[in-house]
Amino acid sequence: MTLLNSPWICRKNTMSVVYKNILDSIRVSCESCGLNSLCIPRGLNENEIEKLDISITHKTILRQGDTLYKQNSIFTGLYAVKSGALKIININELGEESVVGIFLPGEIVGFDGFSSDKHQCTVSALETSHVCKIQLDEIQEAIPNIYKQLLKHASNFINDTQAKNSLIKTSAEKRIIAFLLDLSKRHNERGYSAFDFNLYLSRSNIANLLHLSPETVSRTLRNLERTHLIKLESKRVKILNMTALTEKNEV
Amino acid sequence: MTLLNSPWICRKNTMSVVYKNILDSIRVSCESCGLNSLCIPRGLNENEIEKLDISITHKTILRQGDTLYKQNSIFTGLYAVKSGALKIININELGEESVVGIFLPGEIVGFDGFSSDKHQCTVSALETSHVCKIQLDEIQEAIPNIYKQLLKHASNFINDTQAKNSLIKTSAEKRIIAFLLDLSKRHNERGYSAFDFNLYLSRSNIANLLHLSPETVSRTLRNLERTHLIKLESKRVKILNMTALTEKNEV
DNA sequence: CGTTACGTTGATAGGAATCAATGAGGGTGG
DNA sequence: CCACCCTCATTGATTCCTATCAACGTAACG
Repeated sequence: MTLLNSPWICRKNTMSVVYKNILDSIRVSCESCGLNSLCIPRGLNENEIEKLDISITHKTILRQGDTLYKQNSIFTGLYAVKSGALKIININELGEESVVGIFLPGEIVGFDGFSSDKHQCTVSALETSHVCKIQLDEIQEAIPNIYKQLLKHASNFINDTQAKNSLIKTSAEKRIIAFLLDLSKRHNERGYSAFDFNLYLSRSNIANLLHLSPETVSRTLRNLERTHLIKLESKRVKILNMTALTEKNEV
Repeated sequence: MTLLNSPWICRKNTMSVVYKNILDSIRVSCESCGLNSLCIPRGLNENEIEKLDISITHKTILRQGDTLYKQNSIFTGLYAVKSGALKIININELGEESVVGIFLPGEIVGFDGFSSDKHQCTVSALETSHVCKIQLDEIQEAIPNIYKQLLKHASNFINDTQAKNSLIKTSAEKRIIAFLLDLSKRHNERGYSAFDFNLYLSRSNIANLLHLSPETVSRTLRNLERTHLIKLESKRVKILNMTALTEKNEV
């Protein structure tokens, strides 16, 4: 309730700049990486982590709008997101764009190209992002365990996708609340605020992701703001009443 | 694949010893398995396949309604479907059942338990089904490559799921046509007829899977029958005009 | 032969898409 | 620095599709 009256100073677009500076200043080995528990190394021993470090190409920086890989391009390896945010889209035969999801730090990008050696989706940066390329060929020799780790990530991804799937049958409001809570949770897991974060996507993109119209997304977000559950300022959202939001999501 | 249409009499509940004996007589090694190209061995060499064979527990028969594993049960390994059909469902906090999908021969079941060591879904047989259990602990030593293979399966599964996801935004008719064409394609890939197959699921289950109401499913299927695109006979469907069906799906 | 679960069909209501118009923000060039 | 354009967001009015409600038919089964 105190949140309601607290002054909300919005510093736009500062996040990515901060990241960039931080990233430049610290050496980003896997061993010292802050995302250690979320990224691949989870489950590997010290020796393996050291080997992994060698097989990863660091310092790949993407600016907003930059493409990590394009649909139908040849699969060359997976990527671990170190900072920023990326979106994954799929373009069908009719040229229609479909937003599949968002990737945040600690998540693995590229599974869409693994089975057929050709990427099924396009991934691009929603803000300045830092990704680590995983050279699978090199790693496989050094760490046989790596595929088990990756399979865990894939498995986890499958579970998440299916959980989100079952949300689609609910109302527009529930889908939007679920989207907000999902972002909130994922931010929180990565050490950022669960109550104040970036939506990254435009209203149209959110609509696309949730299978709604942009107008409905706009109206629903506004309604949530009117009932003091959230506060909006462009793409930035502040959660004012997490309890009520969670309840609405569950009932 | 006679197993699919075998006239075995179904007796509910537990697996009978009789069936185990029958299976002993038709013991199928991975090497000689007709699903060879669809199942795990794809990409493994002869020596590896032999080793794989040892690490797989055969003889698991499920009859209609039997459960392969339950939600929240401990993950013990993956399963490869040898014959039959299974459905995977998820039950949420409110006890609502959500149909996640269908598994057909050659597909791998169990990824939902891999990341957290606890199954996130319940899998049960839609008809008499034969599954091979994959003992991961044993295999890992013999075949380091196995996780790469499994990751390919998982990756493939992710692609399929996302493709299906993007269908959800379309009309009821398109969703149902997509469902029919998906089953048709998968049947065809497994050597069965692309034009005459079993829906396996009840109208309610189809509705649930496609996020529709049972009434809408019924009506839409009837409309497709009225326009002579398909022919229905209980759960069995015949595709009369594949071209028109495919066109309707694409436009 | 009744019971039960499932499937079909019709009537109605409601929620989201669509259509339409305006408003806000961001970049560009004069 | 401001006018202009362009994209995105918002808001309202209307339409349309699907869910829901309701009733009846049908098949399986004890």
